[in-house]
Amino acid sequence: MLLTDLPFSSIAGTPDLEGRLSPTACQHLRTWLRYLSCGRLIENEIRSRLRREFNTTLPRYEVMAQLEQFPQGIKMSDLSRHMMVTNGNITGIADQLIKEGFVQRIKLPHDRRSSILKLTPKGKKQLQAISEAHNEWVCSVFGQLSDQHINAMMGALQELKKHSQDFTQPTH
Amino acid sequence: MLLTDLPFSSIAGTPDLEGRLSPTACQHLRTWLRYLSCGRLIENEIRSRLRREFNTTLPRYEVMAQLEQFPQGIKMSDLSRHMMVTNGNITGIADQLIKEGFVQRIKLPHDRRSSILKLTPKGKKQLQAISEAHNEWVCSVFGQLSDQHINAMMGALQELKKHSQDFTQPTH
DNA sequence: TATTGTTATACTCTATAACTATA
DNA sequence: TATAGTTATAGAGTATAACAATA
Repeated sequence: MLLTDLPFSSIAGTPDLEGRLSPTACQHLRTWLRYLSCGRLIENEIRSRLRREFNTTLPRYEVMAQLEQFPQGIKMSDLSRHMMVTNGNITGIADQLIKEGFVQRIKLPHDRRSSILKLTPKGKKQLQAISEAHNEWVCSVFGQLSDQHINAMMGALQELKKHSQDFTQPTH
Repeated sequence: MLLTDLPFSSIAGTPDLEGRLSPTACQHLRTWLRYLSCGRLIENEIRSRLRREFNTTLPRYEVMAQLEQFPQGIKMSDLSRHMMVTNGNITGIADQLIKEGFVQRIKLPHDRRSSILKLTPKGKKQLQAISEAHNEWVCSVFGQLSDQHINAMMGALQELKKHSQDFTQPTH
């Protein structure tokens, strides 16, 4: 985890940058650095609690949570597109979850290349336990923000999401 | 990268949760999921550009940016505390940066266990180039937010920072 | 005894690419 | 030819722990 104990500056050396950058640009940089810092702090704590309390990882939890949204099962390639991760990664994570008995892999009869992934009853139960804890953790942090702050953040994130998508898919 | 193409729901299966959670808790969860999603999108794009355009990584850049703030050099153990990373990691990252000629390791005469790390002139020059690009990247995203959104975000992050620190250092 | 830094080890996650079986 | 999935490989990034040198 990084950048957490510095007042404003961090990875890009804000003190120096304040001299070089326009105040507006500097403000943008500060915003990103603080964003990154808070996010890492929370995400790493969640990772560590998932490990400690449920012996699992964030990607494994994310896959299980995705599967919950497709009770009829989802094809591995669809899942990998959905989660923006390569096929091989899904295979690996699915293997672990199957070994633990949380997920089952079912061959499709009409397309013998494909298989779908599905939560097992055991997996559903486990996911429910994890989700419950996870949601409490998140609420224990975000629940301390005022409604104004939450709404402001949500609005800003909605904007940010659009622009971050442009950023990652540049038009060229 | 994950969770980016879903409207609201994502890792924790919001649609289901909306039935189970209080609207407030649900809003907190949504906020966090969107926060995570946007952050990952931007961070991964930055990582990929750092690799492509400067053949470096985010942690290596972060270490260099830290070193810029200590022109007189900083002890490795201080740096590892500062960056909240273990000693061994700093050794590894420093080794890479030294091999590339961006950083020098200087033994302290008065404490022969310790050494300090310092940017070389080549490292300073490289850091400047990277920072310049990095700042442009960040501004190209955050610069598209209105001043209101930036200010709102900054205010919310300031609050969030406090609470995320409580979250990671629970009082027990 | 405690601290500094290195080394060894292991694990998770990721991407790339070669491969197979099937379509 | 294209697609679905697996496997192999490599490389970040991280943590833990043993260790040597020094304080």
